Amino acid sequence: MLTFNIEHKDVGSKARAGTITTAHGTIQTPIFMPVGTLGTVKGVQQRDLEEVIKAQIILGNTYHLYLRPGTEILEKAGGLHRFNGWDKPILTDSGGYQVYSLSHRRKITEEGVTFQSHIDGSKHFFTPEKAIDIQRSIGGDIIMAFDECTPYPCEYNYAKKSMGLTHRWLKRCCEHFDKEPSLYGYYQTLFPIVQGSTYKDLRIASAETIASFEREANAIGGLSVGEPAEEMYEMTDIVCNVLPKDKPRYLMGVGTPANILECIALGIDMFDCVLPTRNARHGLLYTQEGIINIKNAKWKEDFSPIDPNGPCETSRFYSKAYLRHLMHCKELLGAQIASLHNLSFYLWLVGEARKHIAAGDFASWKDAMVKKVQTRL
RNA sequence: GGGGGUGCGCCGGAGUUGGAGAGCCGGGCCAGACUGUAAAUCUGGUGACUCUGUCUGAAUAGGUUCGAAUCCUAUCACCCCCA
Repeated sequence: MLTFNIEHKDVGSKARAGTITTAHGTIQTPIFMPVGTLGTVKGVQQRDLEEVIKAQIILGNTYHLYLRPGTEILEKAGGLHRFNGWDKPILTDSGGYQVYSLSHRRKITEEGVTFQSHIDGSKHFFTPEKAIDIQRSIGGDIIMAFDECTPYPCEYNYAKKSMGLTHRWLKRCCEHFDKEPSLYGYYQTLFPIVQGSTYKDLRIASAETIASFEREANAIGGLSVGEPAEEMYEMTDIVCNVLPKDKPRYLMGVGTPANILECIALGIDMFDCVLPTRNARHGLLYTQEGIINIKNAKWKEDFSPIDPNGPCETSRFYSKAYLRHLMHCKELLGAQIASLHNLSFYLWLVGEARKHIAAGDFASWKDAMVKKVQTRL
């Protein structure tokens, strides 16, 4: 089983710090989980994830891993942990996000979703049951229910209808999951997902329904899809007030450093986002001093370290001018250094948040930090 | 030394066979975007100015013409061939 142990509660906010124990080890919360869609956190090898970035859990994606390498290879390998050499916890998304991001090449029915592959155009039918089967094959410690992540903006009637579908799919996911055993002899757990777009009544109704399934943790989806940050915080707050306090809460796809800090204050324990890695590849770096676009001309002759006081040895070693040069030449090492840097920053940030929750001064630290991480250098 | 050819914007290419060019495609450069990854991607800008517009502009200087990037002359630069 999954255990969640809350060790500290903040004084001035709803933040909490604790541990989640899975089949592949214990995670300290609040935590940021690097995204590794295809079984790789882009540009970072597993050893660096562990030793430099100090990641505790990474993501994989059902849709992408099903298309390539496919479940047959994954099962022959003995699951994703064995396949990619990451022996710590893994969480897999169900393909629900692709219902949103690939909306122009999929068709939704009550039974499931037909995707037209972005690779070769072939058609693939995903049902809640199939999403569970694939995630059994991948073997993530935490697997997600198959849902529809709605777009923003989203009409009320569509949001309500979609939420109902996500709830019915959740029932099917749970029934199938509880019936079908793990393939590799270790425990997996299924997280349900709250939907309801940006409508308060729908979010409350969805959170109540999701909580009634009494799974070991709960996730919040359908946010950070283009809505204003204030709206995201409002929905997160409303949902956190309904979801049980003694179970982990996972806010899917969030977010910027500021988003993460604000949502920790609302009671979120787990986050994932592609921003630190994607932005790294595109030259946007999060540092102790603020945000920098390393490709900008102003860093051309700046030979000071990327992040002189940062947590990452690599970003203290290489200079801004050198990284800028690498990015301009599209050298692979540039993307690697930048990814290592941004992920180190994210993991450092949630680590600091944990410390300040334990110290009871999270709220005031958070307010100062939010200003800092939004500064543009 | 003789003959032939080619010259435009940061670079390369296309194109202009006397009739509307601050104009096309790449690249570079300068910015911006990116939130459960169709993303080492995408978008915009890249002569000047007093900037909803105006001016200058086809190697340089002249000339012919109603009109010249296009034709003529000279000069300069580069390329090719002959000696």
